[in-house]
Amino acid sequence: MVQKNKKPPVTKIDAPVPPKRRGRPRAYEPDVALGKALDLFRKDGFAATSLDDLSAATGMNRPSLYGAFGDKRELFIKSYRRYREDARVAMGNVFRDELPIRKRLERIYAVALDIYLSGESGPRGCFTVMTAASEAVHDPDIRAMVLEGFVELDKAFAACFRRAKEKGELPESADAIVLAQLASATIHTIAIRARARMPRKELEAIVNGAIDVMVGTAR
Amino acid sequence: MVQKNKKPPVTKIDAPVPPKRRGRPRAYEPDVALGKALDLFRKDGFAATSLDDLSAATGMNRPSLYGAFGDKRELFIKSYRRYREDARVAMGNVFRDELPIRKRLERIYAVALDIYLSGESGPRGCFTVMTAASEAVHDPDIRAMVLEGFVELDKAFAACFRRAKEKGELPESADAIVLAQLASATIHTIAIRARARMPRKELEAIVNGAIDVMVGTAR
DNA sequence: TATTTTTTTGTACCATTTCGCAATAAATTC
DNA sequence: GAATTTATTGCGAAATGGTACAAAAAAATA
Repeated sequence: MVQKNKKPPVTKIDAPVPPKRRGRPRAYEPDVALGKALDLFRKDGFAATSLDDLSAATGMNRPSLYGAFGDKRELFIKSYRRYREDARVAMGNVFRDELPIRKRLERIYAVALDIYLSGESGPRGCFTVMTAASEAVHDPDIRAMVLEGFVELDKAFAACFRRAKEKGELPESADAIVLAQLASATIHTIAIRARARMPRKELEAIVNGAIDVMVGTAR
Repeated sequence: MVQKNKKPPVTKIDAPVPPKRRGRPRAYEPDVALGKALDLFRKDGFAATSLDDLSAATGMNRPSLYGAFGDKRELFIKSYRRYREDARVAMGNVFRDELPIRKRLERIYAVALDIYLSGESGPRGCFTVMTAASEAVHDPDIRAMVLEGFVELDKAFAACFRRAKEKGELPESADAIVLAQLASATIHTIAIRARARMPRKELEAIVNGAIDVMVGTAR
């Protein structure tokens, strides 16, 4: 529904080039299976998601799951990595587009809201904020990923604001770092509030208010 | 350490007045038991906290737990309510104190950081943001409490900013609602980042930057 | 003082779920 | 057919949420 962009790839760019694996062929596609696992973890969190749930959702039985992705924790980490990659792809373009700063921020938050509000049974918020951060206290590896996620977002926003200053859209006195942290904070607050089913309209109002403060009311 | 205010109540105002309960006396104090349960839920979340863990932490065996607080979900809700009450007490005074707006915000965030960074085995963040919001998708009652929590915080901040405008500390053009949402967003971002063990110094830097943007750089 | 009532505790249990794995069967290439 | 890779079944030990039931401790009553 969304990927109608780009010219229709007549020939798939990176055709899987089936390398003639030996042995019984897999009955699942690891990528889609991981996607299903991610959906579950996003919805229920780590502890409340059982291997049986994951097995049912992916269509793989437990031993296959285990063989393909390792134990539950590894599967969780791989799901989280996948989430981050997806998010990077979704937001990357918007972050790079050379739009006026206000427009750019609006687009970024719109994409974020799309991610946070998606979900069959209610909005799921942000994996980093909701689920991964919970595990972060106990698991150093996850904690490192989460921290890195925060830094990555801060940096991306900071680059936006620096660019805006260069283009004269922001006064020289503006502090790109501080603005970036505010922009991240706004991402975080809408992620959490989305999870509590705050309506999109209200979330957008918060976003608009924040943008006003960050780049000025002038449109 | 904090409640040295009010004259020392020579006679305890509401002395428990042991009302001669019949039957075998309780071997626990419900209040402290609930506190222990809250600690566990804050640390591990709902699903990862077992009744055995709760039983061990509170010193009550499972049937007693059940009799005193109901099933696990009820205990969770009561723990969350308790958390909110505690937080209200801790922050309420600071919110009400008639300090200059900057000082007031600094104090508020300092108290918040104290709450978020506490915990024997690592900082636990904010119950509302971390744990309760996770359950909010599935549980309408918890969701209502969480949403109410957001609103309550927004309102408290908004009152601060309105007061500051009245006192001429902020320009008439300042939008108290928008500023309040930014202030809440800052609370949320430090709550999450604390959970990922971001050092207090960095969190304070974020807070200071946010305050600068909200009330101006002038000290 | 002895007995009854009331309330809580402690032990034990149950049905279910959970994670992980071993053993075996199936499908494919060499 | 042999080798290799995956799928399926099903086991098992532990943990989970919840509860039944008797023993214990106190007040109320006789």
